[in-house]
Amino acid sequence: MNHKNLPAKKALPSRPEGVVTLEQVAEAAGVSPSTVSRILNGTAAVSQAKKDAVQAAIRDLGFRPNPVARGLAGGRTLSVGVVTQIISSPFYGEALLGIERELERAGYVPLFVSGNWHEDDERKAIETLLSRRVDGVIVLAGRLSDDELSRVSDALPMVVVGRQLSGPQLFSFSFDNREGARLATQHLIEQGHRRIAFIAGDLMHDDAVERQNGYFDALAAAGIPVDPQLIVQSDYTEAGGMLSVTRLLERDMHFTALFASNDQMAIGACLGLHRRNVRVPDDVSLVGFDDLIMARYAMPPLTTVRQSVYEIGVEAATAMLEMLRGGQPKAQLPAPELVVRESTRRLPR
Amino acid sequence: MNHKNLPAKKALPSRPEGVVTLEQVAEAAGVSPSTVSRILNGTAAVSQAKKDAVQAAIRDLGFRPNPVARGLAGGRTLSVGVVTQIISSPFYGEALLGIERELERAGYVPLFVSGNWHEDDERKAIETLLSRRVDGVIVLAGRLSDDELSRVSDALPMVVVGRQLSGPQLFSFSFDNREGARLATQHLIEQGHRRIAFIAGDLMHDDAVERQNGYFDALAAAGIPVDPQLIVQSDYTEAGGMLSVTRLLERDMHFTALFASNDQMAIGACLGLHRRNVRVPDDVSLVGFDDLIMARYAMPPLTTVRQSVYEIGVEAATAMLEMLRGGQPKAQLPAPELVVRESTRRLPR
DNA sequence: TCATCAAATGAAAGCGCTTTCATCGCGAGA
DNA sequence: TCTCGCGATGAAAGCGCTTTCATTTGATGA
Repeated sequence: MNHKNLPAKKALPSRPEGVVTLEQVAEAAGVSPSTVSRILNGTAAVSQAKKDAVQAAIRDLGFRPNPVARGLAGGRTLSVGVVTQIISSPFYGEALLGIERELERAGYVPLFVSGNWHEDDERKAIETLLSRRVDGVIVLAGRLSDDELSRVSDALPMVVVGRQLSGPQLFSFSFDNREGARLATQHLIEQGHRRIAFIAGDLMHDDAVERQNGYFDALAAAGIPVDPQLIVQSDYTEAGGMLSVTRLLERDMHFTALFASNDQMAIGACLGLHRRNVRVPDDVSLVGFDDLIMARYAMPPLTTVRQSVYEIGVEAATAMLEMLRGGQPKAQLPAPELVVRESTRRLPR
Repeated sequence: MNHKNLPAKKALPSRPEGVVTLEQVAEAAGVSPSTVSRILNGTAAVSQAKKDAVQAAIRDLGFRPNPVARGLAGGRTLSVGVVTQIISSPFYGEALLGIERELERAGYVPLFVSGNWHEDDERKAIETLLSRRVDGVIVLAGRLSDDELSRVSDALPMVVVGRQLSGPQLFSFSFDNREGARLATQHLIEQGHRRIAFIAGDLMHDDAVERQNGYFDALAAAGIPVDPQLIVQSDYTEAGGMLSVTRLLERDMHFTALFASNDQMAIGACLGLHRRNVRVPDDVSLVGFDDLIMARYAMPPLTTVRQSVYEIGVEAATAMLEMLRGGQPKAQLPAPELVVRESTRRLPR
């Protein structure tokens, strides 16, 4: 059956031979397709005898339901969309791993799309997911307005990490960024530091704002006035952290400690300091945030705030599965915890 | 358009209202669904007049074809499966980003699944992809036997990165790991080092073997005998690198340089050395491999072999798209290149 | 013993799209 | 002028599954 005017490539058969269909199972088990479907989905009572027969047939034939057909017929694709900023970042990577592992246990598959820190891309990403008919969407932070996200959740169950939102099909939870940042800053204060510089993240994002607030909280509690000259805003990347140090140093402001609001910026800052012959922790104590793997292997190993990003991924997936099941999700995130390593030290007097 | 009396949670309609179908487009344009489909896919000649009418209707109605239905009917899902070891690794992360970006340009979506460095998981991952009816599979290294991969490629176009395989629907390409490793080792030799330790990766994988071969090549070229006591095998992780250093040091073998066959192990090794009060590069010169972002921000910044992992991802995706298009893929990877930073120095005599 | 009803089951109608297959014109060659 | 052949088009049959809807079958109570 070759069409002479088709290019040399033959179309793949939609169902590669050897793949078993539900209908074949039904026939083998001597029941109707409907019954097989019911057993598969547990959507109705079926006599034990048929149940056994069908199970046996499924096993014998090695039947695996076709998710595509299921998606078309049932409106469920057993897939959930995940919107990240960049899939390659060590931070998101861990979260995605958690999501993937958890979803897999329930037979769901994640569809990862990157927003590239760009509102339009993010919107397009969600569009893609919708058109792919995912059963739900998990959004990791992101730039879209709360309103816009709410609107999407009219059509789909949705879990948003890192914001406070709610709605009938919308669940969100956040790590306690503020407390974490407070802890980090407090630690520096306890080590005798008073002039503590701060590298903020992109204040478009809630979590960045919260981390900054935590920094303010700790200063306030210790009666240390905020000095805007000690604060610089950046973008959560290593390069940004490095640049921030330069800017800080150029201001000619004296500081003995530096709190970078994520590990990647802290690492970048560390290199920046090194370039200027400022030693960590001898000249400047440095604290990060997130406790990524890289923090443990940084030189010197980085004092940071532990938030299990992997865990966050797992929680997000769990919540999504619960919503999909029609239940009421809840998330229990571990409290922030300071991990003291070797990038900070007591200020000698 | 608010339904005040909807129950709190109603099952999602398989086609959320407001979503336009091809049939509606056909009606609006006054043609048959077949014609619309033909225009969409360019599978047959259609008069310009109808073409215009349909295009207009598509635009007006905001029609977006449903990939699920397409998948069922046409056997194409516009998705390609990607098998990695762990999605969270900084190495794979970059590759995935490249793949994602490139596929997106062609309207394809990647489905990432992790093999967890485990043959069974990897097999299951591929199974999942097959059952999801992806149009093709990209395998990044992996543990499955060549044979097994070949067999999968009977059913699907396949791109394998990091092996030498071929077949009618199978394309593979590799970075020149051997040359890269040779370059790295040669650099150390040129700096006057003779006792060069080596941390190998898991020799189950071709690329790890090739890197080891490159190490041998350079030694041989310089007439330096291989000392098995200077070689330790590990697993490409930071923790593994750190452990390797311990093992090396316990052997009480003297060495002035260390070549870790990937950056992550190099970083781990660096910390391990630091713990034993061995300074890099003063006491030991250290070279990594891959040039991940982390290498640039390591302390000291790591001399390493540049291979653009992102680029590899792009190439893999490009090759896949080409196969999907029925063409003959080819991959042009940049040659390995040594990036000298600050973790190596000339051996003082 | 007979009507009643719930449980179990099958038939059949889609889901939204692709792809034969058949039809319809229409210009070209006889 | 008539037939042949081809390009353009629509009708209709799936793709593999889910889900009404209707039917059958026992069991139950009067």
